[in-house]
Amino acid sequence: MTQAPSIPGQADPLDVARRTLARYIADKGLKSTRQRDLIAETFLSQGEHLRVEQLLKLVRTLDSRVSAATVYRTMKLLSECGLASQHHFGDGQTCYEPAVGRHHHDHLICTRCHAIIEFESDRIEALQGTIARRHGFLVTHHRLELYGLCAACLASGAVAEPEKVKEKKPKPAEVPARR
Amino acid sequence: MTQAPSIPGQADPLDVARRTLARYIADKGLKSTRQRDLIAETFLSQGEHLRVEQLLKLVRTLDSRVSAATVYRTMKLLSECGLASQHHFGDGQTCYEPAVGRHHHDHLICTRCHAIIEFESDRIEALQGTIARRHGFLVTHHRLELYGLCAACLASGAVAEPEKVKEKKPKPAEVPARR
DNA sequence: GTAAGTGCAAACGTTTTGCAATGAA
DNA sequence: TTCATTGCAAAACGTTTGCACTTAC
Repeated sequence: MTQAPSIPGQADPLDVARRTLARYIADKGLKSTRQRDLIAETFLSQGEHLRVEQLLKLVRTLDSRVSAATVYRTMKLLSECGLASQHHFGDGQTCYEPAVGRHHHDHLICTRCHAIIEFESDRIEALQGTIARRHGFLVTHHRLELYGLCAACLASGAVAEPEKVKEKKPKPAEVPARR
Repeated sequence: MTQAPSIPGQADPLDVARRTLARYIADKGLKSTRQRDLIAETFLSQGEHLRVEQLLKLVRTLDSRVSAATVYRTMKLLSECGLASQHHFGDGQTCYEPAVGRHHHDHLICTRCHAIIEFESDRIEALQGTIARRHGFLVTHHRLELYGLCAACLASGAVAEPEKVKEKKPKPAEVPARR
């Protein structure tokens, strides 16, 4: 699947993340707990876009007693300390992705199989900067999402009919992108 | 507020919209009702990004018995016939904007006062096409949103602290209030 | 008269919250 | 011992739906 493009010449992102979290917890007078660690570890090592529901399922394979509330609370925490970034891809569910040791990137989202493909474009970012400047606007973050049909779905002759999103999708193999 | 950039050399967008709706209703064997007309008229003449809740409030100043369900149903209808486009700006609420006689455009969104500024960029659109092509992806629609602080909020010395979005904010310039 | 549309309330799916019990420091 | 954290269940949120009633055609 989509591999996190780690920034070269830096320490292992997972390790950086662990340390960042530990420091954040210490600084804020919070506590390190079994559930917190379990959720953070599961999320970070997954290295992918994950819906809360999926994350909860994963975590529960390791500890079936973890509650949804704790996952929500922990993901909020990870967002606050910059280890996770939150997305809403229009299916009404919150989706998180690890944010450490990663370049900023945007997304291509297949409305049929829900595949998420990442891309980066310095040129688009530059144009965004120009536009913001023109409006006297200070951009803190942005979101660029291209919706449509991925190569796999196009190949399998899919009509542009989007599915109702509920995660029972037979995901077609991802197509390697030309760069 | 943001003025709809109507396409020059065409009929009054509001009129076009009315006719489009009438035709759609006739074609589909639907019915023209008092509520439908009221909601459509209110929405279209408002000419702006409107949350369902705001729209409902507006409509209810004219007829207090209109239900939220009807507003939702009607906005779905307007979306289907291309008169409204739906947005989710990350505050968990659906927001519609009139789509007739308008160029495609993207948004700058102030995280402090929730002002929405529209912009167009052919160059960004072109780059998006290039990227999609590179991934063998067929784009049906896209979304580009730049979040941050608008000129007014910057001028009033706002810190980059985004509010919790719930709209009890003391807005510097213009204020679309909710609740 | 017949279907489509309405309002209402109840149901929905996701997320948040209050609270008593638990556990890390 | 203290106070953050947990699990649970209930609430909250925006939205959708079932249904009996109403209305446009």
